[in-house]
Amino acid sequence: MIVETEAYLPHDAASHAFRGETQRNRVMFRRGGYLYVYFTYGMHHCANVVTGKAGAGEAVLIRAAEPVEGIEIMIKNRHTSGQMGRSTRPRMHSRQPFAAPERNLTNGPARLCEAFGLTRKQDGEDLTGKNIFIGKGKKIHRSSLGRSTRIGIRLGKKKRWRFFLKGNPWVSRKPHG
DNA sequence: GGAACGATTGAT
DNA sequence: TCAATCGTTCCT
Repeated sequence: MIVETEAYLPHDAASHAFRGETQRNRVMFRRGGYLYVYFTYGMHHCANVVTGKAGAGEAVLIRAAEPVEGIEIMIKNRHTSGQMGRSTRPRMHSRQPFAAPERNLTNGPARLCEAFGLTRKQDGEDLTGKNIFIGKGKKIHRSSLGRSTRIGIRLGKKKRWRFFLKGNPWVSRKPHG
């Protein structure tokens, strides 16, 4: 269940599409309904849903999700692909209580991709098909929808285009602005 | 060809 | 707060 997203709109300086179409971001310029996955920091992937009309260059970053099914697979994916560090594993000699193991599975855009096994191989996947898709959600009350500035960007800091489910434990971090 | 950087994460 | 790590972009 998706619990946190960020919008990247046309003419948005923070967007990969801002400087026009390139080989990396070409999927962003298709019509809405495709998956855009990019590779960053030399080790992470992030997944987006393309949302605009053809040529617009618009997408929504999926920043976090609450695991509903397939948790064992997610744990396996997180442990077998590269970046999984010691800190997320239970530590024998730690006196600190550690979070439930599924808590760090999908509470961030790169962790989510690792858990779901999304890489550049899935870039351009048709989300209206049967392989990868987003199911119908449940209705939420307006009051449980949070909004803030986006995270980790240099430009476009003032745009409050991050949306999340208030109080959900898988939201990647506290709202900033 | 080469430098600079990044929609992050995990360790210190 | 800082390093990891490499594809992409942009400049020469």
